[in-house]
Amino acid sequence: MSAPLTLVGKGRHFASLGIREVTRQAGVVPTSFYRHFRNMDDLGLQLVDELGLVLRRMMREARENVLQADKLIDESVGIFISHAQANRSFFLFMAQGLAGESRAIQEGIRSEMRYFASELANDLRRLKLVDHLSDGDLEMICDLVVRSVAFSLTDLLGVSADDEYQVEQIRKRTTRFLQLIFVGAEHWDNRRP
Amino acid sequence: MSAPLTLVGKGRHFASLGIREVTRQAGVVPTSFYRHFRNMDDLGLQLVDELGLVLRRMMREARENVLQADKLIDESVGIFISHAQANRSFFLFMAQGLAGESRAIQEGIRSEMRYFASELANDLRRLKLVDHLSDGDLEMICDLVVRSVAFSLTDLLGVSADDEYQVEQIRKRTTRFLQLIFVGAEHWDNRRP
DNA sequence: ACTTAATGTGTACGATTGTACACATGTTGT
DNA sequence: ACAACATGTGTACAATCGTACACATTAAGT
Repeated sequence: MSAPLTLVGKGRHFASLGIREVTRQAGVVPTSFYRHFRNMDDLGLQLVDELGLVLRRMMREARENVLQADKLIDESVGIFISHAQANRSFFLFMAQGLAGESRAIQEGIRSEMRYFASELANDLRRLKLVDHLSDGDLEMICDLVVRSVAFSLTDLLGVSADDEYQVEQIRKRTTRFLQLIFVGAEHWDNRRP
Repeated sequence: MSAPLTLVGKGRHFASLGIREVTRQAGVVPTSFYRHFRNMDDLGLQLVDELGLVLRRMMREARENVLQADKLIDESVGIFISHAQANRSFFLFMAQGLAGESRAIQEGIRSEMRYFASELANDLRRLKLVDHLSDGDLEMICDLVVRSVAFSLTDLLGVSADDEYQVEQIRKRTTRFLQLIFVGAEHWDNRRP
């Protein structure tokens, strides 16, 4: 399963990978592929499942490290960036899959993102940071947060991991996005019809 | 050039298309491909250029139709959705290209988005809606707006164009995203260090 | 220890791929 | 009308593709 990720990490698009290519990278004969996966879509779906684990690990680390609320955004963005770099190929796969050609993979990734957003909503509730928001509004806001971060992901994956200047720019920009969203959230409810 | 778009519209990913496939769709013999494009990447780049035209048409229509500032968001989202549906394949190509395998295409699409964001910033300035914001902050905010809309695009392209209920949900959600961002923008500058 | 299941190998085949080359057809400018 | 050019065609070939099948090896359960 790491073979397709390696190839994706080298710049290939998952949709353009073939069975032979993957098995070659895995150092295995093509027909062995069918011992584990029915086809490339099936492989992709299993990768989505593993992606879920990666995201959960990231969430856990964020929860452990974010102690004071005032550093919440900075810390979270930092953790996100370091995980994105440590699992570069996984996140590349995720970014590709969002507009990929398999509807099932697309839906799988989208579902992981929804889960992530709902967990974020729980955490914010728990930290008593959003008492003035309805559940629906909070969910909407967390969705926007997750989307913004996911989009920053594509920025991040576009630059070399050791180009510290660019990474820092992306970190700052993402942080400002989230600050802006939370400023909006603070002043939100008086705006509802 | 419409052949690859047709294929993308049928659910294929641009990165997985081959020369023969494209020429077959175009009703032309494979070797004719080389009369127009050096390779698939070249084709993709030319599509990005045409995508620019589509986006500019959309901007123009938005500028003509948005008369009162209070309807700005609703109108713009509406225009965006109708254009996205009228040029479904083009926008699918755009969504795919953002995480595609050609760095050049990626950068091309990103550049179109930056241009779009900067035009939006100009318009907001012209409408005197953002006098309290610095240029840098305004640019950041417009960037976030464009990204959010672009992400909604992937939602929109995932549902059938005549599933009116789903489309309406996406329209409402996108509108709320933008409202939230603008609420944040209104209360922004006191937050700067 | 012996059976059973899981996984990898080797060979094979027809379909499809990218691309080279020579040739045909249509279009444009003079 | 005729040359120059743009575009499409036909043929060809080696490389690669997905996948079927029979067989070998390793791991697990009894």
